[in-house]
Amino acid sequence: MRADARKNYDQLIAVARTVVTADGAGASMRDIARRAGVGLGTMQRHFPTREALLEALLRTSFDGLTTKAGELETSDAAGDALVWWLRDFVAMADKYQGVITAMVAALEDPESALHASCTMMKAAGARLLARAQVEGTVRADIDATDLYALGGALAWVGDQPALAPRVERLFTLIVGAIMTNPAPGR
Amino acid sequence: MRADARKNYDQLIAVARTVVTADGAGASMRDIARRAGVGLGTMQRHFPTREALLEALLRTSFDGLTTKAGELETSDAAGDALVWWLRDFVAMADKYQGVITAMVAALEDPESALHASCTMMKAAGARLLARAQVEGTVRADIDATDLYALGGALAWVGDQPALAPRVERLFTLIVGAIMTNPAPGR
DNA sequence: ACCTGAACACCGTTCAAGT
DNA sequence: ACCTGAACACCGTTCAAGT
Repeated sequence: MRADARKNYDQLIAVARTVVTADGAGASMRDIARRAGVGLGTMQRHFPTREALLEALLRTSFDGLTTKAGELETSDAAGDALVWWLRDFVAMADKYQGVITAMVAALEDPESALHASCTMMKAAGARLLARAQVEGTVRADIDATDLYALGGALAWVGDQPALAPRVERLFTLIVGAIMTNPAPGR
Repeated sequence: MRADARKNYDQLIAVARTVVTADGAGASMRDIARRAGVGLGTMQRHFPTREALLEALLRTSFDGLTTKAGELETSDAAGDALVWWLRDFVAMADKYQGVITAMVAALEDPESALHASCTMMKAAGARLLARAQVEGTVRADIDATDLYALGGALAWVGDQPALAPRVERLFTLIVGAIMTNPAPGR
């Protein structure tokens, strides 16, 4: 990438992080370009779709969660590993309001810039889930899609200002529902 | 209301029901006016906000749920009553994609045209919840906001095409988590 | 190679003009 | 009373013109 292109890219990401934090995943692309002091076409070329921008904003988090899943897979307590990872997943999705809905839609759309990352997240969750089910700490009648749906539902709760304070409580409640032998007060 | 105004109103509602069913709560107001063969100003006066239109579309369902809550309050099995009502609440919110998010936001915004209905829904849920807790079939450490959040989370799942088939399963799972003595296979 | 910004087809809201 | 539609300030996308 040419030096000026690199500068524009970095500036767009920095501004987008601020604007998307404030306005959510539906933030105005035009506004981001304007605030970044960049032409509309430049924005469009660096990030052809809204999903491409969100992917860039979340890439570090995606990579972190993938790495973490790999580490947790070698840990002993499979049930705890799943719970820890799921909590991080929800926290990641709650970084930007409305991003969880885009992530779920991307699962079904191979053309989406978020598709690869979201499929990886689902696969990582599936591996941790399977291990916990073999261990016997998590119910056998749950699959990776159910897990994604539950994580997504909790992230949605976190997106609503009126409900966000309840996320941690409801996380505990729902985790308790998928464990066969929930530790009291987990 | 004058006869021509009434005709326009009814036509707008009929068209809106079709368009919002297809496009969700974010459907184009302009498009609805156009398809209804009505001027933009007419649309605006009958439904000054998007919430006003959604409220009109859902009024029958709101009234039905309020009535149902009243009836269920006099039934014997308080736990079952709560579960049945919550299932209907989720089904209602899933009639139009995205409406649950508008409903939750309206709880916090007294100016919203949805505020009164949503507050009534919450109050109805709160009464059924309290009865079930007195009966002892539902955990005591849950309040009406938690119930609304759980119902909303399930409605959000129902809004996502990729996850909608799981709503019934996850409803059962989550209901199990709030019951102190869940009947097997409820 | 990369950038800019005008042009286009949308959107919701407001309001002057009509019947 | 009620309706219409032009005007306005937005939006995302496309693309011709510049450096």
